[in-house]
Amino acid sequence: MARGKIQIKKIENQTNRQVTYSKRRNGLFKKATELAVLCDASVSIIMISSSNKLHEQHSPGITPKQVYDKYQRDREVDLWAKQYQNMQKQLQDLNEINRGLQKDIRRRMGDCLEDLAIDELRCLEEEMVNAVKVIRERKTKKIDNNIDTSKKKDIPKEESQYGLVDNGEYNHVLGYNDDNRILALRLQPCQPNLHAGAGSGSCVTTYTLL
Amino acid sequence: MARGKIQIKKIENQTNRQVTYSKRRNGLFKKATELAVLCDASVSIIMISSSNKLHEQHSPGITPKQVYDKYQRDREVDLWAKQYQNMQKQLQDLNEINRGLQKDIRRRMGDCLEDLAIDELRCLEEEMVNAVKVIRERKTKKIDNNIDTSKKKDIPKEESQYGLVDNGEYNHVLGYNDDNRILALRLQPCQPNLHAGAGSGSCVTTYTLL
DNA sequence: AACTATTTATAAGA
DNA sequence: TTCTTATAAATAGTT
Repeated sequence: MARGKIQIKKIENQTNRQVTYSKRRNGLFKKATELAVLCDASVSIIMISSSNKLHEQHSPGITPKQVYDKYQRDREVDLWAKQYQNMQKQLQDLNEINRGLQKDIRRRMGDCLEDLAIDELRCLEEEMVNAVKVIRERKTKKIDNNIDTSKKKDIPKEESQYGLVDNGEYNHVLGYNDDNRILALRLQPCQPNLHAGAGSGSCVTTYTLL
Repeated sequence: MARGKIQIKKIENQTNRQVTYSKRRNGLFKKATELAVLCDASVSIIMISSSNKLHEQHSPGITPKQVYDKYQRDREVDLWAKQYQNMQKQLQDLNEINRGLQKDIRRRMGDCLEDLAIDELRCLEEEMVNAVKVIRERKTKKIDNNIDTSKKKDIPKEESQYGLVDNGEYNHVLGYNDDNRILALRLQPCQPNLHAGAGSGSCVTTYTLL
Protein backbone atom coordinates (compact mmCIF):
# COMPACT_ATOMS: atom_id res chain seq x y z
CA MET A 1 0.00 0.00 0.00
CA ALA A 2 2.90 2.15 -0.46
CA ARG A 3 5.98 2.09 -2.69
CA GLY A 4 4.09 -0.40 -4.76
CA LYS A 5 0.92 -2.35 -4.43
CA ILE A 6 1.13 -5.81 -2.90
CA GLN A 7 -0.87 -8.96 -3.42
CA ILE A 8 -2.83 -10.13 -0.44
CA LYS A 9 -1.25 -13.53 -0.06
CA LYS A 10 1.08 -15.10 2.44
CA ILE A 11 4.47 -13.37 2.63
CA GLU A 12 6.95 -16.18 2.17
CA ASN A 13 9.99 -14.35 3.48
CA GLN A 14 10.04 -15.03 7.20
CA THR A 15 11.55 -11.70 8.19
CA ASN A 16 9.26 -9.61 6.00
CA ARG A 17 6.31 -11.51 7.33
CA GLN A 18 7.33 -10.82 10.89
CA VAL A 19 7.85 -7.12 10.17
CA THR A 20 4.54 -6.80 8.37
CA TYR A 21 2.80 -8.66 11.17
CA SER A 22 4.16 -6.19 13.67
CA LYS A 23 3.31 -3.12 11.61
CA ARG A 24 -0.17 -4.20 10.66
CA ARG A 25 -0.93 -5.43 14.14
CA ASN A 26 -0.23 -1.95 15.44
CA GLY A 27 -2.35 -0.54 12.65
CA LEU A 28 -5.21 -2.85 13.46
CA PHE A 29 -5.08 -2.10 17.16
CA LYS A 30 -4.99 1.63 16.44
CA LYS A 31 -8.02 1.35 14.18
CA ALA A 32 -9.81 -0.66 16.84
CA THR A 33 -9.07 1.95 19.47
CA GLU A 34 -10.30 4.74 17.22
CA LEU A 35 -13.46 2.83 16.40
CA ALA A 36 -14.15 2.15 20.04
CA VAL A 37 -13.75 5.80 20.97
CA LEU A 38 -15.56 7.31 18.01
CA CYS A 39 -18.50 4.93 18.15
CA ASP A 40 -18.62 4.23 21.87
CA ALA A 41 -18.13 0.55 21.18
CA SER A 42 -16.13 -2.26 22.76
CA VAL A 43 -13.68 -4.15 20.63
CA SER A 44 -11.87 -7.29 21.65
CA ILE A 45 -9.13 -8.63 19.41
CA ILE A 46 -7.13 -11.76 19.95
CA MET A 47 -4.62 -12.82 17.33
CA ILE A 48 -2.27 -15.72 17.01
CA SER A 49 0.84 -15.27 14.88
CA SER A 50 2.35 -17.86 12.58
CA SER A 51 4.92 -18.45 15.30
CA ASN A 52 2.02 -19.23 17.63
CA LYS A 53 2.39 -16.12 19.74
CA LEU A 54 -0.76 -14.55 21.12
CA HIS A 55 -1.51 -10.84 21.01
CA GLU A 56 -4.62 -9.18 22.28
CA GLN A 57 -6.31 -5.85 22.72
CA HIS A 58 -9.51 -5.08 24.54
CA SER A 59 -11.33 -1.80 24.82
CA PRO A 60 -11.14 -0.26 28.27
CA GLY A 61 -14.06 -1.17 30.45
CA ILE A 62 -14.44 -4.63 29.01
CA THR A 63 -12.77 -7.93 29.79
CA PRO A 64 -12.31 -11.01 27.65
CA LYS A 65 -14.64 -12.86 30.01
CA GLN A 66 -17.37 -10.25 29.61
CA VAL A 67 -16.97 -10.36 25.85
CA TYR A 68 -17.24 -14.10 25.78
CA ASP A 69 -20.13 -14.28 28.16
CA LYS A 70 -22.04 -11.88 25.93
CA TYR A 71 -20.92 -13.74 22.85
CA GLN A 72 -22.32 -16.96 24.21
CA ARG A 73 -25.54 -15.32 25.27
CA ASP A 74 -26.11 -13.53 21.97
CA ARG A 75 -25.12 -16.43 19.79
CA GLU A 76 -26.99 -18.82 22.00
CA VAL A 77 -24.07 -21.17 22.20
CA ASP A 78 -22.21 -22.51 25.15
CA LEU A 79 -18.76 -23.40 23.97
CA TRP A 80 -18.00 -25.44 27.01
CA ALA A 81 -21.46 -26.79 27.59
CA LYS A 82 -20.58 -30.42 26.94
CA GLN A 83 -18.06 -30.42 29.69
CA TYR A 84 -20.29 -28.74 32.21
CA GLN A 85 -23.70 -30.09 31.31
CA ASN A 86 -22.40 -33.44 32.27
CA MET A 87 -21.32 -32.27 35.68
CA GLN A 88 -24.56 -30.38 35.97
CA LYS A 89 -26.57 -33.48 35.27
CA GLN A 90 -24.56 -35.58 37.64
CA LEU A 91 -25.01 -33.04 40.38
CA GLN A 92 -28.75 -33.03 39.91
CA ASP A 93 -28.86 -36.80 39.84
CA LEU A 94 -26.68 -37.17 42.89
CA ASN A 95 -28.75 -34.66 44.80
CA GLU A 96 -31.89 -36.52 43.92
CA ILE A 97 -30.35 -39.79 44.98
CA ASN A 98 -29.18 -38.20 48.17
CA ARG A 99 -32.64 -37.03 49.02
CA GLY A 100 -33.96 -40.49 48.37
CA LEU A 101 -31.30 -42.18 50.47
CA GLN A 102 -31.80 -39.76 53.32
CA LYS A 103 -35.52 -40.28 53.31
CA ASP A 104 -35.03 -44.02 53.27
CA ILE A 105 -32.72 -43.84 56.26
CA ARG A 106 -35.09 -41.58 58.13
CA ARG A 107 -37.85 -44.10 57.60
CA ARG A 108 -35.64 -46.84 58.92
CA MET A 109 -35.22 -44.67 61.99
CA GLY A 110 -38.94 -44.30 62.47
CA ASP A 111 -39.24 -40.90 60.89
CA CYS A 112 -40.92 -39.58 57.73
CA LEU A 113 -43.43 -42.40 57.77
CA GLU A 114 -46.40 -40.17 56.97
CA ASP A 115 -46.56 -40.85 53.27
CA LEU A 116 -46.09 -44.59 53.46
CA ALA A 117 -49.05 -46.85 52.78
CA ILE A 118 -49.94 -49.69 55.06
CA ASP A 119 -48.40 -52.22 52.73
CA GLU A 120 -45.20 -50.29 52.64
CA LEU A 121 -45.10 -49.93 56.40
CA ARG A 122 -45.65 -53.62 56.78
CA CYS A 123 -42.94 -54.39 54.28
CA LEU A 124 -40.49 -52.04 55.95
CA GLU A 125 -41.25 -53.47 59.32
CA GLU A 126 -40.72 -57.02 58.17
CA GLU A 127 -37.49 -56.12 56.50
CA MET A 128 -36.18 -54.40 59.56
CA VAL A 129 -37.14 -57.24 61.82
CA ASN A 130 -35.22 -59.58 59.55
CA ALA A 131 -32.25 -57.26 59.52
CA VAL A 132 -32.26 -57.00 63.28
CA LYS A 133 -31.97 -60.78 63.43
CA VAL A 134 -28.93 -60.68 61.18
CA ILE A 135 -27.35 -57.88 63.18
CA ARG A 136 -28.05 -59.70 66.42
CA GLU A 137 -26.45 -62.89 65.11
CA ARG A 138 -23.47 -60.96 63.94
CA LYS A 139 -23.11 -59.26 67.29
CA THR A 140 -23.34 -62.52 69.19
CA LYS A 141 -20.85 -64.16 66.89
CA LYS A 142 -18.45 -61.28 67.29
CA ILE A 143 -18.76 -61.34 71.05
CA ASP A 144 -18.00 -65.05 71.02
CA ASN A 145 -15.02 -64.57 68.73
CA ASN A 146 -13.59 -61.75 70.78
CA ILE A 147 -14.22 -63.34 74.13
CA ASP A 148 -10.55 -63.93 74.76
CA THR A 149 -9.09 -60.58 73.74
CA SER A 150 -11.84 -58.04 74.36
CA LYS A 151 -13.69 -56.97 77.45
CA LYS A 152 -17.29 -55.93 77.38
CA LYS A 153 -17.81 -52.25 77.82
CA ASP A 154 -20.86 -50.10 78.33
CA ILE A 155 -21.54 -47.89 75.38
CA PRO A 156 -22.60 -44.40 76.28
CA LYS A 157 -25.42 -43.19 74.10
CA GLU A 158 -24.79 -40.00 72.28
CA GLU A 159 -26.96 -37.55 70.50
CA SER A 160 -27.73 -38.37 66.92
CA GLN A 161 -27.42 -35.88 64.16
CA TYR A 162 -27.80 -35.59 60.45
CA GLY A 163 -25.54 -32.86 59.23
CA LEU A 164 -26.56 -33.42 55.67
CA VAL A 165 -27.69 -30.33 53.87
CA ASP A 166 -29.55 -30.35 50.62
CA ASN A 167 -27.59 -28.24 48.26
CA GLY A 168 -30.59 -27.26 46.19
CA GLU A 169 -30.91 -27.23 42.48
CA TYR A 170 -28.26 -26.25 39.98
CA ASN A 171 -30.07 -24.66 37.15
CA HIS A 172 -27.31 -22.42 35.90
CA VAL A 173 -23.92 -23.52 34.76
CA LEU A 174 -22.46 -20.25 35.90
CA GLY A 175 -24.47 -19.86 39.07
CA TYR A 176 -22.34 -21.06 41.91
CA ASN A 177 -21.32 -19.42 45.10
CA ASP A 178 -18.36 -20.57 47.05
CA ASP A 179 -19.46 -21.15 50.55
CA ASN A 180 -22.06 -23.77 51.34
CA ARG A 181 -19.94 -26.84 50.88
CA ILE A 182 -20.62 -30.02 52.69
CA LEU A 183 -17.60 -30.78 54.79
CA ALA A 184 -18.42 -33.95 56.62
CA LEU A 185 -21.19 -36.44 56.96
CA ARG A 186 -21.87 -38.07 60.25
CA LEU A 187 -23.99 -41.14 60.24
CA GLN A 188 -25.19 -41.52 63.76
CA PRO A 189 -28.01 -43.95 64.01
CA CYS A 190 -28.44 -43.69 67.77
CA GLN A 191 -31.57 -41.97 68.99
CA PRO A 192 -33.35 -41.90 65.69
CA ASN A 193 -35.68 -39.03 66.47
CA LEU A 194 -33.14 -36.32 67.05
CA HIS A 195 -32.29 -35.60 63.44
CA ALA A 196 -31.96 -31.88 63.84
CA GLY A 197 -29.74 -31.95 66.88
CA ALA A 198 -26.38 -30.25 67.10
CA GLY A 199 -24.56 -32.92 69.03
CA SER A 200 -21.27 -34.41 68.04
CA GLY A 201 -19.79 -37.85 68.37
CA SER A 202 -20.61 -40.89 66.36
CA CYS A 203 -22.02 -44.17 67.40
CA VAL A 204 -21.81 -46.27 64.30
CA THR A 205 -19.48 -44.54 61.91
CA THR A 206 -18.33 -41.18 60.70
CA TYR A 207 -17.52 -40.45 57.08
CA THR A 208 -15.08 -37.66 56.74
CA LEU A 209 -15.10 -35.96 53.36
CA LEU A 210 -12.08 -34.30 51.86
CA MET B 1 -9.53 10.82 7.44
CA ALA B 2 -10.86 12.44 4.47
CA ARG B 3 -12.63 15.66 3.58
CA GLY B 4 -11.27 17.02 6.79
CA LYS B 5 -9.44 15.60 9.77
CA ILE B 6 -11.53 14.45 12.72
CA GLN B 7 -10.87 14.32 16.42
CA ILE B 8 -10.84 10.85 17.93
CA LYS B 9 -13.62 11.28 20.42
CA LYS B 10 -17.13 9.97 20.72
CA ILE B 11 -19.39 11.05 17.85
CA GLU B 12 -22.38 12.56 19.54
CA ASN B 13 -24.74 12.46 16.56
CA GLN B 14 -26.41 9.10 16.75
CA THR B 15 -26.76 8.63 12.99
CA ASN B 16 -23.22 9.67 12.18
CA ARG B 17 -21.97 7.37 14.88
CA GLN B 18 -23.89 4.46 13.44
CA VAL B 19 -22.59 5.18 9.93
CA THR B 20 -19.03 5.52 11.10
CA TYR B 21 -19.35 2.33 13.13
CA SER B 22 -20.48 0.46 10.07
CA LYS B 23 -17.78 1.87 7.79
CA ARG B 24 -14.94 1.45 10.20
CA ARG B 25 -16.08 -1.99 11.22
CA ASN B 26 -15.79 -3.07 7.62
CA GLY B 27 -12.41 -1.40 7.42
CA LEU B 28 -11.21 -3.17 10.56
CA PHE B 29 -12.42 -6.55 9.36
CA LYS B 30 -10.77 -6.02 5.99
CA LYS B 31 -7.49 -5.12 7.66
CA ALA B 32 -7.77 -8.16 9.89
CA THR B 33 -8.36 -10.41 6.91
CA GLU B 34 -5.36 -8.96 5.06
CA LEU B 35 -3.18 -9.35 8.11
CA ALA B 36 -4.24 -12.93 8.57
CA VAL B 37 -3.49 -13.82 4.96
CA LEU B 38 -0.24 -11.87 4.58
CA CYS B 39 1.22 -13.02 7.85
CA ASP B 40 -0.35 -16.48 8.13
CA ALA B 41 -1.96 -15.49 11.40
CA SER B 42 -5.33 -16.03 13.03
CA VAL B 43 -7.31 -13.03 14.09
CA SER B 44 -10.46 -13.11 16.17
CA ILE B 45 -12.45 -9.92 16.63
CA ILE B 46 -15.57 -9.51 18.68
CA MET B 47 -17.08 -6.07 19.02
CA ILE B 48 -20.09 -4.71 20.83
CA SER B 49 -21.69 -1.56 19.49
CA SER B 50 -23.09 1.25 21.60
CA SER B 51 -26.52 -0.18 20.86
CA ASN B 52 -25.28 -3.44 22.38
CA LYS B 53 -25.17 -5.37 19.12
CA LEU B 54 -22.44 -7.94 18.69
CA HIS B 55 -20.29 -8.30 15.57
CA GLU B 56 -17.51 -10.74 15.07
CA GLN B 57 -14.95 -11.97 12.60
CA HIS B 58 -12.65 -14.93 12.90
CA SER B 59 -9.95 -16.04 10.53
CA PRO B 60 -10.82 -19.19 8.65
CA GLY B 61 -9.55 -22.30 10.32
CA ILE B 62 -10.06 -20.98 13.80
CA THR B 63 -13.07 -20.90 16.09
CA PRO B 64 -13.85 -18.64 19.02
CA LYS B 65 -13.52 -21.65 21.27
CA GLN B 66 -10.05 -22.46 19.97
CA VAL B 67 -9.00 -18.86 20.39
CA TYR B 68 -10.23 -18.77 23.95
CA ASP B 69 -8.78 -22.09 24.88
CA LYS B 70 -5.40 -20.89 23.71
CA TYR B 71 -5.90 -17.54 25.39
CA GLN B 72 -6.55 -19.23 28.68
CA ARG B 73 -3.61 -21.55 28.29
CA ASP B 74 -1.17 -18.82 27.28
CA ARG B 75 -2.34 -16.30 29.85
CA GLU B 76 -2.59 -19.00 32.46
CA VAL B 77 -6.05 -17.99 33.47
CA ASP B 78 -9.24 -19.95 33.62
CA LEU B 79 -12.04 -17.49 33.41
CA TRP B 80 -14.64 -19.98 34.48
CA ALA B 81 -12.59 -22.08 36.84
CA LYS B 82 -14.36 -20.91 39.98
CA GLN B 83 -17.67 -22.12 38.72
CA TYR B 84 -16.41 -25.49 37.73
CA GLN B 85 -14.12 -26.17 40.61
CA ASN B 86 -17.11 -25.65 42.76
CA MET B 87 -19.19 -28.17 40.86
CA GLN B 88 -16.22 -30.49 40.91
CA LYS B 89 -16.00 -30.27 44.64
CA GLN B 90 -19.69 -30.74 45.12
CA LEU B 91 -19.65 -33.81 42.92
CA GLN B 92 -16.88 -35.34 44.96
CA ASP B 93 -18.63 -34.50 48.19
CA LEU B 94 -21.96 -35.84 47.04
CA ASN B 95 -20.40 -39.04 45.84
CA GLU B 96 -18.71 -39.50 49.14
CA ILE B 97 -21.91 -38.79 51.02
CA ASN B 98 -23.81 -41.15 48.78
CA ARG B 99 -21.38 -43.93 49.48
CA GLY B 100 -21.82 -43.30 53.17
CA LEU B 101 -25.60 -43.26 52.96
CA GLN B 102 -25.66 -46.43 50.91
CA LYS B 103 -23.44 -48.21 53.36
CA ASP B 104 -25.60 -47.07 56.21
CA ILE B 105 -28.71 -48.41 54.49
CA ARG B 106 -27.02 -51.69 53.72
CA ARG B 107 -26.17 -52.09 57.37
CA ARG B 108 -29.77 -51.42 58.28
CA MET B 109 -30.60 -54.25 55.92
CA GLY B 110 -28.21 -56.62 57.62
CA ASP B 111 -25.41 -56.23 55.13
CA CYS B 112 -21.90 -54.78 55.27
CA LEU B 113 -21.68 -55.46 58.96
CA GLU B 114 -18.16 -56.83 58.78
CA ASP B 115 -16.33 -53.69 59.84
CA LEU B 116 -18.63 -52.74 62.68
CA ALA B 117 -17.43 -53.14 66.24
CA ILE B 118 -19.52 -54.85 68.85
CA ASP B 119 -20.52 -51.54 70.35
CA GLU B 120 -21.64 -50.29 67.01
CA LEU B 121 -23.61 -53.42 66.28
CA ARG B 122 -25.31 -53.17 69.63
CA CYS B 123 -26.14 -49.55 69.03
CA LEU B 124 -27.51 -50.21 65.57
CA GLU B 125 -29.58 -53.08 66.82
CA GLU B 126 -31.09 -51.03 69.59
CA GLU B 127 -31.87 -48.22 67.28
CA MET B 128 -33.55 -50.47 64.78
CA VAL B 129 -35.59 -52.20 67.44
CA ASN B 130 -36.81 -48.78 68.55
CA ALA B 131 -37.59 -47.78 65.01
CA VAL B 132 -39.51 -50.97 64.42
CA LYS B 133 -41.70 -50.09 67.38
CA VAL B 134 -42.45 -46.70 65.86
CA ILE B 135 -43.19 -48.21 62.48
CA ARG B 136 -45.40 -50.86 64.00
CA GLU B 137 -47.37 -48.23 65.90
CA ARG B 138 -47.73 -46.19 62.79
CA LYS B 139 -48.94 -49.19 60.84
CA THR B 140 -51.47 -50.15 63.46
CA LYS B 141 -52.74 -46.62 63.68
CA LYS B 142 -53.06 -46.41 59.95
CA ILE B 143 -54.92 -49.68 59.75
CA ASP B 144 -57.31 -48.43 62.41
CA ASN B 145 -57.84 -45.16 60.60
CA ASN B 146 -58.43 -46.80 57.28
CA ILE B 147 -60.61 -49.56 58.58
CA ASP B 148 -63.70 -48.18 56.92
CA THR B 149 -62.38 -47.38 53.48
CA SER B 150 -59.57 -49.83 52.87
CA LYS B 151 -59.37 -53.56 52.63
CA LYS B 152 -56.40 -55.58 53.76
CA LYS B 153 -54.40 -57.02 50.93
CA ASP B 154 -51.55 -59.49 50.78
CA ILE B 155 -48.38 -57.90 49.61
CA PRO B 156 -46.35 -60.03 47.23
CA LYS B 157 -42.68 -59.93 48.07
CA GLU B 158 -40.42 -58.83 45.31
CA GLU B 159 -36.76 -59.02 44.70
CA SER B 160 -34.76 -56.22 46.18
CA GLN B 161 -32.12 -54.38 44.27
CA TYR B 162 -29.75 -51.52 44.63
CA GLY B 163 -29.21 -50.03 41.21
CA LEU B 164 -26.99 -47.34 42.56
CA VAL B 165 -23.67 -47.04 40.85
CA ASP B 166 -20.74 -45.16 42.17
CA ASN B 167 -19.78 -42.65 39.56
CA GLY B 168 -16.16 -42.58 40.59
CA GLU B 169 -13.93 -39.60 41.09
CA TYR B 170 -13.95 -36.39 39.09
CA ASN B 171 -10.41 -35.21 39.04
CA HIS B 172 -10.50 -33.19 35.87
CA VAL B 173 -12.76 -30.27 35.16
CA LEU B 174 -12.81 -31.14 31.51
CA GLY B 175 -12.75 -34.87 31.85
CA TYR B 176 -16.27 -36.10 31.47
CA ASN B 177 -17.73 -38.75 29.31
CA ASP B 178 -21.37 -38.83 28.47
CA ASP B 179 -22.62 -42.22 29.25
CA ASN B 180 -22.56 -43.53 32.77
CA ARG B 181 -25.38 -41.47 34.19
CA ILE B 182 -27.55 -42.68 36.95
CA LEU B 183 -31.06 -42.85 35.63
CA ALA B 184 -33.12 -44.10 38.51
CA LEU B 185 -32.78 -45.16 42.06
CA ARG B 186 -34.95 -47.87 43.43
CA LEU B 187 -35.18 -48.22 47.14
CA GLN B 188 -36.53 -51.66 47.72
CA PRO B 189 -36.14 -52.67 51.27
CA CYS B 190 -37.79 -56.07 50.90
CA GLN B 191 -35.51 -59.09 51.18
CA PRO B 192 -32.49 -57.23 52.45
CA ASN B 193 -29.91 -59.76 51.39
CA LEU B 194 -30.44 -59.63 47.67
CA HIS B 195 -28.66 -56.39 46.95
CA ALA B 196 -27.11 -57.46 43.70
CA GLY B 197 -30.26 -58.85 42.15
CA ALA B 198 -31.67 -57.75 38.84
CA GLY B 199 -35.33 -57.75 39.78
CA SER B 200 -37.71 -54.87 39.25
CA GLY B 201 -40.66 -53.58 41.16
CA SER B 202 -40.64 -51.65 44.36
CA CYS B 203 -42.08 -52.49 47.69
CA VAL B 204 -41.60 -49.36 49.73
CA THR B 205 -40.84 -46.61 47.31
CA THR B 206 -39.21 -45.82 44.03
CA TYR B 207 -37.38 -42.60 43.34
CA THR B 208 -37.37 -41.76 39.71
CA LEU B 209 -34.67 -39.34 38.67
CA LEU B 210 -35.00 -36.96 35.78
C1' DA C 1 13.55 2.36 13.86
C1' DA C 2 12.94 6.11 10.30
C1' DC C 3 11.68 7.71 5.82
C1' DT C 4 8.54 8.52 2.00
C1' DA C 5 6.14 7.38 -2.24
C1' DT C 6 2.21 5.36 -2.88
C1' DT C 7 -1.90 2.88 -1.72
C1' DT C 8 -5.81 2.54 1.12
C1' DA C 9 -9.32 4.16 4.23
C1' DT C 10 -12.71 7.18 5.02
C1' DA C 11 -15.50 11.90 6.20
C1' DA C 12 -18.59 14.51 4.23
C1' DG C 13 -21.75 15.17 0.81
C1' DA C 14 -25.03 13.40 -2.60
C1' DT D 1 -27.54 1.92 2.52
C1' DT D 2 -24.35 2.97 -1.38
C1' DC D 3 -21.53 6.03 -4.32
C1' DT D 4 -18.25 9.72 -4.86
C1' DT D 5 -14.12 12.07 -3.98
C1' DA D 6 -10.96 15.02 -1.54
C1' DT D 7 -8.06 14.18 1.85
C1' DA D 8 -6.08 11.78 5.96
C1' DA D 9 -3.87 7.68 7.33
C1' DA D 10 -1.46 3.39 6.68
C1' DT D 11 2.19 1.13 5.02
C1' DA D 12 5.85 -1.46 1.51
C1' DG D 13 10.08 -1.02 0.33
C1' DT D 14 14.20 1.21 1.34
C1' DT D 15 17.88 3.13 4.36
